[in-house]
Amino acid sequence: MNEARDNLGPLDRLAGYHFRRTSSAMRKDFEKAVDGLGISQVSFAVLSVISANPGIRQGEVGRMLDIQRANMVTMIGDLTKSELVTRGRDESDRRAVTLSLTPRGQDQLAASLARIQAREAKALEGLDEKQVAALIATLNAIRRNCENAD
Amino acid sequence: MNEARDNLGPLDRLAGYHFRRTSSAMRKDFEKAVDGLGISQVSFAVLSVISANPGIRQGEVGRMLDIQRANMVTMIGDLTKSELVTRGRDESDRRAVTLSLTPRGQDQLAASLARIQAREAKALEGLDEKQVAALIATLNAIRRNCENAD
DNA sequence: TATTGTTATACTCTATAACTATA
DNA sequence: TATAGTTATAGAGTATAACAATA
Repeated sequence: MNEARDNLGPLDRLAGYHFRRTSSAMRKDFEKAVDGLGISQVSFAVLSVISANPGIRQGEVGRMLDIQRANMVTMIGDLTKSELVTRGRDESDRRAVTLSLTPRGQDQLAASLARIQAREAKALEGLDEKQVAALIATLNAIRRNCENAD
Repeated sequence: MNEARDNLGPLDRLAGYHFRRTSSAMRKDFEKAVDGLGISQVSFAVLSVISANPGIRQGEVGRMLDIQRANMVTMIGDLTKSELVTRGRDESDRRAVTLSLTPRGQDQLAASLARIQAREAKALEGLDEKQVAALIATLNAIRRNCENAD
């Protein structure tokens, strides 16, 4: 009944390949989850970080999420136009832009979070809470290894 | 000594976020590994699949790797120009294009594979062979869950 | 001088629709 | 009518360089 598995060659033993495929599948899942809300994985991440750190500097958000300064500008511009985020000036360093969520931004974050969590529950079916935590810890360890390599 | 960890908000408990970051870090690692060889994660994957299945149809490669037909054309066109891949016609179905590696394609695959494996070993430091196999199995299970969701 | 944000731009990856030739 | 490949094109996402304001 089981079809013979595709022969991918050496690729099949490379973790990087499987990460790329799984990450892509989860991104498509994400897009289905938030369909119609006009939000992407990255803009959701930005909303989440601002929500947890009201008044955070724009550049700091970029550093936390590995988003280039130049790309932060467009992103925040869009989120401001959509009235999800408000910009301010840091009075102690007038170069810096500070960011906060609007009430609408908070609603948007909560609504999309609920949908995303529901989808993730299905994607992670078969793993208990402890295994998910362990998986995330492994992912973070691998990422650190990559980022610290020459 | 440890700095307080960044507060990402609810994002930090979403596996999809960590997959995106880890996958991106491994892609950057991949690019460093094959720097100068003119190969990408996807073109490497294509070479690997063709290597394991000489004479495979172009569309079949796309199905195995989730690459759109339209994008396969450009990809195979480039690999053919670089003399890594040769195209043939399937005589039993003259619509179909069959693919094989040139000797140079085989060399390219072997050379990049060695570099990629060396990098992966560092990225996966701390995990033994069994744990890596278990990780890959988990990634495949998650991907199947995503792909089978409505 | 160095840093924050900005503008402009380019490049890669991926997605879609319309076309052709074969089945 | 359906399938394999093709062409053209558009949209994300990301990367780089040059610049203005402020430190």
